[in-house]
Amino acid sequence: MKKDTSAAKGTRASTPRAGAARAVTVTDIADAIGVSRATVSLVLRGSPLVNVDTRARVEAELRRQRYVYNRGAANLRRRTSTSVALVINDLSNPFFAEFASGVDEALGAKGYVTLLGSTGESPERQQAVLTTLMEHTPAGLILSPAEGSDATEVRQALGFNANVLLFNRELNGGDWDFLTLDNQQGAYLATRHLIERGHQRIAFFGGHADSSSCHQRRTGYAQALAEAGLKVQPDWLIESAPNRLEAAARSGELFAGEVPTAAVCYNDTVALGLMLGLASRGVQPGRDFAVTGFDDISEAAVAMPPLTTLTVNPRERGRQAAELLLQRLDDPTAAPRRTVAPVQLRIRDSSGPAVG
Amino acid sequence: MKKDTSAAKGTRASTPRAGAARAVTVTDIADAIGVSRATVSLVLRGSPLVNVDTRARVEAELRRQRYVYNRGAANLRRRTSTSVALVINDLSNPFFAEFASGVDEALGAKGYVTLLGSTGESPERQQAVLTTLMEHTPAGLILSPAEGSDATEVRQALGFNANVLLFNRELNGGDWDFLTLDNQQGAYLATRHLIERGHQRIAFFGGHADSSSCHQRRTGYAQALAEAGLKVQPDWLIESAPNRLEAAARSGELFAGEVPTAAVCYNDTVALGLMLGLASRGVQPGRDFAVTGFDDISEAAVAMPPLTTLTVNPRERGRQAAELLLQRLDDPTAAPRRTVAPVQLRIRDSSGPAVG
DNA sequence: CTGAAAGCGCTTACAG
DNA sequence: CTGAAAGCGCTTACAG
Repeated sequence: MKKDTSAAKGTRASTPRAGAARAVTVTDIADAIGVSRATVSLVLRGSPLVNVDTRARVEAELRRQRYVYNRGAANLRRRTSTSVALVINDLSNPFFAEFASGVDEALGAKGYVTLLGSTGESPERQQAVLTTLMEHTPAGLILSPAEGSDATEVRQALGFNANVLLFNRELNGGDWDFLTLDNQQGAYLATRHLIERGHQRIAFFGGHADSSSCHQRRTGYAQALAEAGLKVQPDWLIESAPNRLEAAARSGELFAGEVPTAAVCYNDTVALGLMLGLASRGVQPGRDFAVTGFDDISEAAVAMPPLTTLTVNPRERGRQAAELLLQRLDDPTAAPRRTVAPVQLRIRDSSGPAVG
Repeated sequence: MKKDTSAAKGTRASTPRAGAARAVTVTDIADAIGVSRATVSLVLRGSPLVNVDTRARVEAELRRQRYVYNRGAANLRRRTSTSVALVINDLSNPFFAEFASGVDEALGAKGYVTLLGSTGESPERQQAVLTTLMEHTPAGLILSPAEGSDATEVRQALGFNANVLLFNRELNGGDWDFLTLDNQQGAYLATRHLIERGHQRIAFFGGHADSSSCHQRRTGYAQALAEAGLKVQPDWLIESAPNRLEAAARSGELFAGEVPTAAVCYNDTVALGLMLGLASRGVQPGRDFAVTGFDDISEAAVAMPPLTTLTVNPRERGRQAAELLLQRLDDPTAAPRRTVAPVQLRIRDSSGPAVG
C-alpha cells in the first residue's frame, strides 16, 4: 500500500525553510498586536466582520512580519483543495505541452495550482503517478490516459475522488467526464478535401486499428468515401505505429496492389514519415501523391512540402479541459458529460493541386 | 497582503472528495482493528518497530478500506514538503517544455511532485505566480526568471525560502544557485566554425545587447574573431528582438555598410527570420550567405536549408536543474553555486560550404 | 465585533 | 512493541 521507497519520505526529506527563520504564523501576528488568531484568520479570508481599524492593524503586521499564508494547513482544516492534478503522456510532445499550457493558464486564473505528472505512455508509471498525486489531495484530476490503461486500475488509484476529466482517450467502465477531439469529422474533412481535388483512390495510412481515435478517424474517412460513391479498399487501410520511422518503412505497402493517389494519414507524424518514404522511392509528395495529416504540429507548416492537416488548437483544448473540470468541481454529482471539440482543416501544399 | 480574489478562496472552493464517501483516515484504520493511530502511522512510514503480525493486520485493513495517505497533513505535522515549484516562461515554447519534462522526470523519481507555474515573460504575473506557489510551501523552487525581473521583488515573493535554483537568467542581488548554458563557448564554437569555412567578415545578429545571454554570446563571438586576427566591426553587431518577424525586417541592416558573408545569430528563431529576410532579397542562405543559430529547436533540422546551431539538450538541463535543487535541499546552508552547462555545435547546411 | 476551544489528518517524543 | 497526549498552522461554530 504505502511503499516507502522515495527519498522524500525517508530521512532525506527536507524542511521547507530549512536553514532560514521559522515561518511566521497567524499566532505570531495575533500575539504581536494583541488580538486572537481567529481575528487574524478573518482578516486573511477577507471577512467583513472585522472592525476596519483592527483589520488595518492586522494587515500592517502581516506585511511587517512578511507573513506567508499556509494554504496547506487551511485546506486541511477546511477540507478543501486548491490544486488540480494534470497527468499527460509527456511534455516533450508539443501537443501535450500546448495542452498543459492552456490547462495551467485557465486553472491559475481561478486560483488553482497545477500538480504535474507524466506517464511516458506507460500504464504502470501512470498508476504510480496517480497514486502519488492523489496523496496531495487535488480537488480534481485531468488525465490523458496512457495507451493500454485499464479503467479498473485507474479507478483504484483514484480512490473515491469523483472529480475526473479524461482527455483524448476514453476509458470505458469509468463514468468520468470526457473531452475528445472530433476525430471522425476531421478525417471526414480531409478525405472530402482530397475527393474534391479529384482523387478517387484514397488510402488511410497509420494508427492502430484497435485504438478508439484511429477507429473514429477511419469512420470519418469511410463516410466521406461513401458519400462520394467510392469504395473502401481493405488493402488501403494500412496500420503503423505513430512514429516517423515505422511510417516511412510501411509506405511501400501502398504500392502492393492497386496503387492509390492519395492518403489520409492518422496524424502528422505518420504523414511526415510517409512523405519521407515516398520521396525515397522517387514519388514526390504534393505533386505525385497527396497526403494529409492530423494535429497541425509545428513542423507541419515548415515541412517540405508543407502539410495539409487538421488543427486542433491544443492550448484552447487545455483551457476547455480546465473549464470542464471546474464545472465538475462545482457540481460533483452531475451526470458525466462527453464533450467533442471541433477540428479545422488547414490546407497546405502536401494535398497537391487538383488532379485528373 | 492576502488579496482574496481567486475563486478557490471564495465560496466556489471545492471539497476534495465532495459527493463521495468521507476520506478514510488513520483513525478509521486504527479503530477497525483495535490498535492506536500511532501504530498505523508507524506502519505507514515503514518503521521496523512494529510487530510483524500487527503490521500485516494494519496493511490488510489499509487495503480493505482503500486508505489514501494524506501527505499534506503529514507534511504539516512534520514540517516537511514533498513538492517543488517550477516556474517558467511558457510551456508553448518547446525549449521550456522539454526542460520542464526533464525537471518533472527527475523530481518524480525522488518522490517529489511538481507544482507548475508560468509567467508568460511578465514580471508582474511572475510575482503573482510565485506568491501563490509559495503558499503551497514547496521544498524548493526552480525559476527561469521573466525578462525584466527584479531580484528584490522576487526575493520578496519568496519569503525566507532559501532553496532556489535560477535557470537561464541570472538575477544579481540574489544569492541563489544558478544554472546557465555556456553561451560564450557556444558562440565561440559557431564563430570559429565559420572562420574555418573561410569567412572573414562575420556579423553577430539579433538579441538585446543588455541581456546577459546576448552579452555572453557576443563575447564568445569576439573571442573567436580575435583569435583569428579578425576585427569586430561595430556595424556588424545588429540587435533584434528574438522573434522571426523583427529578425527578417532587420536583415537589411547587414547590407548597409561593408557587407559580411556570414552571421552568427543570437538564437534559432532569429536565424530563421534572418534566412527569410535574406531569401526575400535574393540572397540564398547556406549558399550566398552562411548563418548559424543557437538552441537547436525542432524546426532547425527541417528548415530550408537546415540550420547549423548549438544543441543545449533542454531535457537534460531539466534533469540537471532538479538534481542541483535536490542537492540544495540536502544542504540549505551551502554557498550558492553557479553551474555552466555545455553546448554542442551541430553542423547543417545553413553554414554553407567552404568559401574563398 | 472579538476570543476561547475544538478539530482537520497526521507524527513524535514519552511512558509503559 | 504499543498507546495517550500534544501539536503542525489554520478555521469555524459558539459565546459574549
